[in-house]
Amino acid sequence: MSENGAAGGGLRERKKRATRAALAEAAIRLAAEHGAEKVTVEAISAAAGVSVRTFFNYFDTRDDAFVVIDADAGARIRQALLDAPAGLGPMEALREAISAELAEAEQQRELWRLHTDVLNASPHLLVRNLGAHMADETALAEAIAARLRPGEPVAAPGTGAEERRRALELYPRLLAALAGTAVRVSVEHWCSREQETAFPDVFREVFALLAAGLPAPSA
Amino acid sequence: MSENGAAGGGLRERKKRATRAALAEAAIRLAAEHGAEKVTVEAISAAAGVSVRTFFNYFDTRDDAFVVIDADAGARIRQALLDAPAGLGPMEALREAISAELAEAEQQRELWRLHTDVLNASPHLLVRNLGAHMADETALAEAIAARLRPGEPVAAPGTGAEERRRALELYPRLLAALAGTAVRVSVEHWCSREQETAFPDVFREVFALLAAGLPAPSA
DNA sequence: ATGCAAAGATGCACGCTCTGCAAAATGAGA
DNA sequence: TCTCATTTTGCAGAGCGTGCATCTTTGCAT
Repeated sequence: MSENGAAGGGLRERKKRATRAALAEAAIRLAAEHGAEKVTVEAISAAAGVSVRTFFNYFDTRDDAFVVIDADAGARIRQALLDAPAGLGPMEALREAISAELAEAEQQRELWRLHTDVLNASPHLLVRNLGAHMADETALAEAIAARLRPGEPVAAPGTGAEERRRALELYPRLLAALAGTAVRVSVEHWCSREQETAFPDVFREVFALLAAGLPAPSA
Repeated sequence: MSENGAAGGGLRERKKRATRAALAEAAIRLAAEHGAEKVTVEAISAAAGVSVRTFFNYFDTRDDAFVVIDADAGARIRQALLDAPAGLGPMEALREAISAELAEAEQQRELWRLHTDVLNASPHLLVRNLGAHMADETALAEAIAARLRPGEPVAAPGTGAEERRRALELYPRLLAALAGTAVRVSVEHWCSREQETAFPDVFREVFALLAAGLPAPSA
């Protein structure tokens, strides 16, 4: 399985990702134009240039195509986090990983805006989107924990063993939640205005503001 | 529309309620036996002795048949609350209204147990059930507010006008929430055990315990 | 380059959900 | 009883989702 997500890989993987992206984009554009309920699987498939049957090879449900723009983004971030230089603290590594990912999204600004419109138009889809984010957050917390485990002590030396253990359990979830919040707020802010600021920069600012309230684990 | 729910009415209304109840009961029994996902609308309709088309006259969606046993219960409680003798305080009136309703449910004990099994087996349906309860609670809060408005001051005389206004706004929601919680806890308790205690009595006890923590509005 | 094996895409058939429409059945009331 | 309104029902049809067989593409070793 190799926890896919990176840009590389064989032609096969690249084509698969392209097809998935084409389907998701077609679904969102059509939904933004006609309303999600009015968009048939046939229309989406046609717009993406594949057969209806193929659509269901990528999505279990019609609605799934509306829920997330890029289902692999979370996996890519986790991978980047694990691949980051060992010298970087978990917070910095995470910030960079997400920044890089959002830089990709930068080029699809319009699509992101349409997506939020689609979600806001149907609470039904908004709920599913929220669920997807929560799942991503959980997976991210595990990745953070994995990165943290080998070296770098989490609590300052001299702390009680019990406190230290609890911090070790809690910190990944907390950091993942912080990151999730930062992304959400950034997306909202970035989508709502007709602004020139680059997406990753918006994120870095929000992240820094949030992180200022969260003490670093080792200090 | 007349806010239906009462037992009376013409033959027509009675038949409609019977059909609806038959469909809901059939749906739940079949779901408890074979799993909700495996139960077709055709099977439910056949078990209830009506056509498939008629099923969709009563429920917008197949899943709707699994969500609540009696969709009119909330309306009946609200009606009973409004019809209660004027001397009764809102809390007593509400307790009596719900007790009476649960006495009806007493005779369907087995069905209620099956229903909780069905809901617990599919989180999907559990969520919809929760939503239905929340909607009922909101409607109930409005009924409470309506009963409260004409006479009976809510806050003790001598209280500031501002505090009084806020209490008037808050109290109905609080009481409705309390009632909802009492019902939920009672159902859980009543369903989980093989006990002899009458359902309304369980409820009255739970209600009393919860209410002990909620000061009466006028005292 | 060539051929083989794995993986993906496609077409087809099928069952199920849900809707609109028109006809038949049934309760309400004069 | 006779009429009117409501309800039930069957039918046709669009759409969703799945299983299966087939065909094409990709990856890889020779």
